[in-house]
Amino acid sequence: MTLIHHHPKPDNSMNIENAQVQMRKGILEFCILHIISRGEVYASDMLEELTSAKIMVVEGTLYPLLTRLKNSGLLDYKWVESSSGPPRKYYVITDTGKEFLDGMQITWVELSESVNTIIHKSEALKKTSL
Amino acid sequence: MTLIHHHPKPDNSMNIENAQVQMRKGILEFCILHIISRGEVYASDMLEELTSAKIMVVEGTLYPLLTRLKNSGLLDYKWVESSSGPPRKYYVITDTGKEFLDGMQITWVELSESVNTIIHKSEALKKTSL
DNA sequence: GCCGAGTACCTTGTATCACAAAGTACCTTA
DNA sequence: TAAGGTACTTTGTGATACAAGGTACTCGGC
Repeated sequence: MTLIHHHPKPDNSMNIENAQVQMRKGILEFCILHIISRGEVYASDMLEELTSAKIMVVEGTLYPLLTRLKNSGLLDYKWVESSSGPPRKYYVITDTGKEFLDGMQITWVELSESVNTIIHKSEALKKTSL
Repeated sequence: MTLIHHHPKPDNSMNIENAQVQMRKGILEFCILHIISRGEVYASDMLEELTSAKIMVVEGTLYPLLTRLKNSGLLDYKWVESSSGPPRKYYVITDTGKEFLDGMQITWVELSESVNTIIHKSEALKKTSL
């Protein structure tokens, strides 16, 4: 038998909050595109809808994401004056964005089916072992 | 009306492959814990199961992930000699790992429900506008 | 006019992570 | 002892969520 040496732990601690953050990654992009695909909205509208769907997002996440999507040609926007504050950026989805969204939708459906395959296999085994 | 200046684009291009990678993030961790929760397995077993569930993973992703989970106390492993090659690390889930997995399962279910809420609202609107 | 409160958008720095690619180590067979 | 296969590891890169702090516009009270 080979002798194996254990390294001292470099302390990469792991918590459920971080796991949640990681799970959300990439999915936010998908949700944002979906919301904008329905019609013109500005950032606060999106935050409200995401919050009501229990997907937590903060400004520091949303604004850079919108900028990335715009710079990639998936979104466009126009400035609209507001009667109660500074002007707002109203976003719309582009044709490229629609195609991209369709691709992400397929990815999402396949991914959730794959995960459910894994989960259900575990549940089947639990039942077998009873 | 305020004058707004557009910055030159810093070219953060975006493609569907990368979007898929981002969507998978964090979910891999969940799937790995699920697979290991069923009983002792080593890395190649996991790769096989993930591949058959159409979740693509490569060694460079899996091994560091296993190390993180081990260092966080969610997994443990033992070396087992193989009759056809070098010894293998067989992983098992710890009690802490089981608790963590339960939390991730809740997170997954809530997340997929949230995403489906967003998607279905879009679909409902599409029908309305017909 | 000016100031505070509210709204909206932006930026910087940090930690985390998937992946590619290259490397190390072990075992069997010939 | 050399070749080929298996298994695990490491390094470097690019992407990204988030916290925290910042800029800019509007309105109402004084």
